[in-house]
Amino acid sequence: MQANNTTLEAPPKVGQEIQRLRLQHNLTLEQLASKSGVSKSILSQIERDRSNPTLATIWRITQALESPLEDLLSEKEGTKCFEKLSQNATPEVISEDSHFHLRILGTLNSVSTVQWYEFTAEPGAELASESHGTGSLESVTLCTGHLSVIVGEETQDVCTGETLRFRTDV
Amino acid sequence: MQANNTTLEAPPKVGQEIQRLRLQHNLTLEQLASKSGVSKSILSQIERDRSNPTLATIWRITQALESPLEDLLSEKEGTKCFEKLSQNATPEVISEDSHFHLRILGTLNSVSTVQWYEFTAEPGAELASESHGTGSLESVTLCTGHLSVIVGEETQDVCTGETLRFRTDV
DNA sequence: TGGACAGGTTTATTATATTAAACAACAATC
DNA sequence: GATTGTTGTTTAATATAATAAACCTGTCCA
Repeated sequence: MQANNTTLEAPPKVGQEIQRLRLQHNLTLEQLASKSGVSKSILSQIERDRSNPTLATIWRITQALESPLEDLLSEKEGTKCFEKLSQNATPEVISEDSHFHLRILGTLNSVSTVQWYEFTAEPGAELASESHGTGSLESVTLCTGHLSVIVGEETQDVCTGETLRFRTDV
Repeated sequence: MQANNTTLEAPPKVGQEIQRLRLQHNLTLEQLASKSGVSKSILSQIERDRSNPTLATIWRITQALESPLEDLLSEKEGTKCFEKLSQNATPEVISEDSHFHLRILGTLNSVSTVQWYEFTAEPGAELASESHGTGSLESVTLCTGHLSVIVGEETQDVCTGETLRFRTDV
């Protein structure tokens, strides 16, 4: 029997994406197999879309690749080829006590819900910020130094090179 | 064989969520079956976690329920407040000539489709990369130095502090 | 040359996801 | 109370996803 719904379904092709992620992690098929618990033969077939992976299989793969499953099914859009922002065009925000510098590096036009910044702070300084908006998520990658983030009641410490994500709607 | 990785995997249990969505739409198993093209028998088993759906099956179900697949998996990551990646957990990719270091800093779970990296290169080095995937967009923010990016036929120079975006599907 | 190895593919087998049809539970109507 | 219709479950058959092992490449090195 065939589906009678209106939308002609396009089965998702995740093979290329999985292979891309695996190569980015510098993993061989065997390594990913042993790390994820999925046999390398089926990994090979999935990467070339010759197999229709099970949810559990996809789950184990994405777990091993530390990649959220949603990435595999996202549609993407883009038009322009280049878009450059010069340095003096990037606005710089400085707190009144000049303990913090925040350079707005840019926003993604196509994925308008993403922004990123370069943030520098003097040692020992503190910054309090209220909620950004419902459902927003903040992600901090620390290049050097040490940082403490307090969200609601919880506290997290971040060291050099670590990445912390937290919700900012609380 | 069993996975030897650190994270003890928790297979996703989407059955209850699917049933909730189906009832929310006032659909019977047969109706959802004909709308999604998935047999009602397997729907029944999936809803009670007696079967391990295939990616194509999950896809058709979510399409019929007009629910993005992310919603099915949102409960596991969406409720957490913090999520930290330690430095040694961030994979580092080094080119064979060791002129380039690429640290995968992370991907955004809820927003997805976004990844960011720390990238360092030796002076004068060259790197050729093929297309990442259709419609993908790359954005480079240069901290120090000078960089030339060649996409297809076009070339762009970037200086310290500038940000360049370009499509990588060409 | 010739292995010996690493990384990926293919093959034979087993496990299981999927299907259609039969079944059970339960209502409503006569 | 039997009858029909509706809804969810189960069963038998089939398709296919997953596994382990064999099979191809190449590359490296003695």
